[in-house]
Amino acid sequence: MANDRHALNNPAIANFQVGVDNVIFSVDLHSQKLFVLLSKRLQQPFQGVWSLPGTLVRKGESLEQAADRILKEKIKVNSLYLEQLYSFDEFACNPWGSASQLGIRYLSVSYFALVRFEEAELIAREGGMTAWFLVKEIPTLACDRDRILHYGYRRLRNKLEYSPIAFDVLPAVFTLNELYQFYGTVLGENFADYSNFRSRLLKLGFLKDTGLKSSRGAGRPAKLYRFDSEAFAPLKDKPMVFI
Amino acid sequence: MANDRHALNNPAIANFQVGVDNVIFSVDLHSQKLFVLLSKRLQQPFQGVWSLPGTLVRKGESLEQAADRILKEKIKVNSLYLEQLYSFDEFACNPWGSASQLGIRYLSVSYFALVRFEEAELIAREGGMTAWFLVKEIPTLACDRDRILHYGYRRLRNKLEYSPIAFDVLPAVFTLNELYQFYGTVLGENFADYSNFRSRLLKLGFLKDTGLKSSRGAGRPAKLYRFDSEAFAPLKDKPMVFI
DNA sequence: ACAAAAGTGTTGGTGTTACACCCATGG
DNA sequence: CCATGGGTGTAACACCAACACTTTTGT
Repeated sequence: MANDRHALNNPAIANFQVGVDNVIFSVDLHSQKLFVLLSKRLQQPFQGVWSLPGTLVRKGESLEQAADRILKEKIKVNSLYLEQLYSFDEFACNPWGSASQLGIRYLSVSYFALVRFEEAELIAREGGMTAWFLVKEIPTLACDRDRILHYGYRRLRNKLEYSPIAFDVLPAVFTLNELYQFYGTVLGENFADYSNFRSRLLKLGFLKDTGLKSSRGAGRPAKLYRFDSEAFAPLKDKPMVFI
Repeated sequence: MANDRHALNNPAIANFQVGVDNVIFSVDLHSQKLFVLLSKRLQQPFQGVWSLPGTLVRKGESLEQAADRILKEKIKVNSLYLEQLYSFDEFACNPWGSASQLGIRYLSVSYFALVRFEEAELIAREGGMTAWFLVKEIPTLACDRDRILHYGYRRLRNKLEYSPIAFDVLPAVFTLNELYQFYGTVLGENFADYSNFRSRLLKLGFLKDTGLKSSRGAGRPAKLYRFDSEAFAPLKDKPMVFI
């Protein structure tokens, strides 16, 4: 084999196992809290320590498939947004066993997800060792995963400001107040005036009045809107701010 | 070994070689052209076809170190900006020999670089098979690398609009016209009026007049400015537009 | 003096902010 | 009829695009 120098037995070229780590966010509109999904490690190293849901990539499986698999192992959810975050080479810390003792390095490709909270059902398997944590109250994570989490949090806030990922996890119809709550929960309470938020969003033209109303006790019932992806399409890639 | 199931001989876990591919941009202020660095492949597959400068990651070497190594193999440059772009899992195409025949997958982590054109000196090694190409006139690249290049080009334009990477590759002192040319070359000629560009940049307050002047033949000599990173620091992370 | 290049000013329009106000409903 | 939440309007201000204009140099 002419190219053996590039193959496994070449001492110069590193061999890797590639892991996927998910930073999964969710917004609870009811309590107006932002959560991130953590799971407790079942094996050494860092057994019993909270960490990001992750896995090693299997044969025949793409990175995104691996991210999706680990997500579906932890929660049952249909509405979600998923994108790649960053790749970290982890010299110090391979969370998946003894491979490093065999000279195999570990690379963590992180993914960022946003899921619908009301619909997300935690899967109880593995002794319920998966739970939502308030983003403001994260414990110290195994294997320096805090760094990845913060990177994901920053991405979430940025994404929210210039792309329509909120509509991937909001219900099909929603009130402008719910949308406002959503943004406020992620970006902080004083990110914008409600009235200005309304006019800006409506002027963009991709929120359609469904004619339906939603009443919650006293007060004037709110119009229900839906996200019109066709009306949004031409705005794609355009710089746009929802702030 | 208790964790053998996670080790190399586990049939379920994929083994990878990780490659780094660089999208290296440079702006020639003189000709007002945007270039990208390509190198001709010296080995099979795709021998003789233009591609992005890349390498396999070696043992003991971080991803960024690998990106930096391959960059320094091709050009000699001091002033540059480098950041990770994206990770692509390449099922179909491993450009580094026969590893895939051994069941080893290939993952490409791409990096994005911007270098100072005037200073960048192509290294003639390997029969001069490295050259600057006009971004507008890219040949078809080996192994679907065009996708990576376009992704990098998009990133370049975005970065330029909201972060000060231009100052990493401009000379220490420069005229506002040179800065304007730089932006115009990357973003397209009609990205903004010169006069408005001036006032916006100067109002931001991180360009300091050095008191020096630069004259190029006829015409009023231009003030030379420098980028004041201390004055910029408080603006970091703040949304900011240079457009 | 004139052309060339740098730098300044003006003006109309648009977007943003911080409010005050009006509308629809339940109790 | 009033408390509650939804929805609209507006005055002050900041910002921006487009363009005309002035200043400083070389020849």
